[in-house]
Amino acid sequence: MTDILGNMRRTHTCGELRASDATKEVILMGWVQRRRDHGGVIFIDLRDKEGLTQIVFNPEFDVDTHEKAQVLRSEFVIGVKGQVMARPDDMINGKMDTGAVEVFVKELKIFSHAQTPVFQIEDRVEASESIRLQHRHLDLRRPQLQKNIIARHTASRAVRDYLNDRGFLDIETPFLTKSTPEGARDYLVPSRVNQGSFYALPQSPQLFKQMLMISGFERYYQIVRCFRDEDLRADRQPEFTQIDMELSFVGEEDIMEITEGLIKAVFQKVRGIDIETPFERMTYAESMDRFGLDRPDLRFDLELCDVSDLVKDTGFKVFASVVKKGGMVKAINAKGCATFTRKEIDELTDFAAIYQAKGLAWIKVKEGGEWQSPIAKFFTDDEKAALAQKLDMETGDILFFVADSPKVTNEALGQLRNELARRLKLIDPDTYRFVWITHFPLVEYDEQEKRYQALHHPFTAPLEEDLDKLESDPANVRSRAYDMVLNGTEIGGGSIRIHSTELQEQVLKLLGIGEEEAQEKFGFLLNALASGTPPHGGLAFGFDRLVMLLCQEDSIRDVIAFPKTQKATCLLTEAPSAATTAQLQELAIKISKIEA
RNA sequence: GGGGGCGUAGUUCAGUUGGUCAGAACGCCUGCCUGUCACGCAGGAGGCCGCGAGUUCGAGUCUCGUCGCUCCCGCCA
Repeated sequence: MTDILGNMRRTHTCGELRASDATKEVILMGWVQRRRDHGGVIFIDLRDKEGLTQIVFNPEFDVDTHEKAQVLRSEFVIGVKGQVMARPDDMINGKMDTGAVEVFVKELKIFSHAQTPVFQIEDRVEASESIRLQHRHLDLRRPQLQKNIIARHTASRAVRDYLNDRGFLDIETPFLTKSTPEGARDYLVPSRVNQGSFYALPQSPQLFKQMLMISGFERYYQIVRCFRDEDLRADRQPEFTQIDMELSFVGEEDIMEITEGLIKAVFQKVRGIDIETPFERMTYAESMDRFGLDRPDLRFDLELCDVSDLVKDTGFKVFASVVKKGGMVKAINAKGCATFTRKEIDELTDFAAIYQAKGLAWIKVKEGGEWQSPIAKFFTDDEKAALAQKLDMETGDILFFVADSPKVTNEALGQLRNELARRLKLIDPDTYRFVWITHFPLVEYDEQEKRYQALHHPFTAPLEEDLDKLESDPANVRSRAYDMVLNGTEIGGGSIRIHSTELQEQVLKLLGIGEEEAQEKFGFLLNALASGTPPHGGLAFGFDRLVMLLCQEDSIRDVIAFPKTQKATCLLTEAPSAATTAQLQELAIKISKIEA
């Protein structure tokens, strides 16, 4: 049997040779990064996933090999045997890890020729997303993406090591399963042997992991693919990966402690960064009040201030009427930013409008505390003094106000807070600020459907001291749900679950899910609950998002080997694609064109 | 479902009020070159200006439609 490798086997990677390796005979294998042909001597940068090494073809060293190297071009795959040479001091390349050496080649094997790549395999070459995804195999050769995919593996391994060491069991749950109640749109899979019936791909293994607790496994985890048929974003793919966990006989603090340790281990292993634990805790109510969002970025201040009380009777009707209708007026003081131009203020107004804010009122504080503002004339001196005190208004400040429903005011001003921080460069990209957000509302009233909806999911336990409000005042029942937030991004969330059948039935009733519907959709869980259920709870991390933050990338596509486009297609495989008539017949499915 | 950005050479882009506007850089090919490392020098090839209509004497440029990539709102933990 002949074999192109022959007896050639790699002795070193392209990233590891140093001056101390000089005179060694080595065998390297990899891709031709770049060829510099000087006529007499040819330099090649050889690349593998570990790095680059300069190899030299010199006719004085080996005339036949030099001749053979003439044909080498970008992305050819070769193996070379040669001698490591220390470079003279004036030829050391300080920009390369291996820059102190080079390998003089005496034997060359060309494993593969390669077409000229459509884009160069370098981090600094920015090809369009479309080109990158069509040629993902080339894109993935770029050092940055290799680093990301390796970091993803390192993170995954750190998670498994940590959880395995703590008695967690990795248990697989079905992909072909049943539609989960509430939540996102399902991906459906038609059944051939049960024509007309469909499986749903799991949005999360929620029900199964609770079943596993009921079965007595006590500690479960899975790094598991989940599916949601919703529109995509930079941080949302239709299939994505969760670190899914569930524990029995625990409360919130136990889960927080163990997952803080998990995140600490991941940051240690992937980035060598020591994260301080325990993390800060903040209630949902406090987060909304101070930051307007349930995922506050704590790397900077710029806190929101509720001035509804001070302006409820003011002559500025926009403010007064909003407060009278149950809305709120909040403000941000951008200290020292009275230098903002009209154009900048207009841009910020447009920014707030994205989040439904109908306007963005502003006040610049001039020398002597004088207000420059389109709304200054509506306020009495007393009102001005009260606002100035409450908002700590000093010369050189600019204040931004949003007046609307609590939902819009908080969202718009909370987002504006983040935008101001970006513009003012208040964010240190190397800082990691974690916070737990706790006591989320159990339910939220859905104006469109005229009913309460679970904020987290229907199996989340209400806070014990709020149980009496379950019927009388459901909107103010707090839950035992918690989110882990990192730098303004939710990276994980979970809750203590309901483990009593009675309470579960009560909550389902509140959500308007009738007994029949409940039985049909997840009767199996309700039955199981009645069979002896331990107190339990859990949490799921968005693994892609976590790795994205670890890699300091802006899109999860850059930490997923084969991501989908915004239209949920795969440019590499051209999925999804039409099914054959025969396939459709087997499934008893007819395609009807849906009119727009 | 809605709003914004982009689409011109293999790649990234420039292209003014519609009239030398078919351009640059990198890449590629050929030749020269024994110390480069984003090598250098000389020469060369390479274009359905996403696609389709329309306006016009004339469209890369204006209008409409359509397709694709992307950011965001809605939606979605």
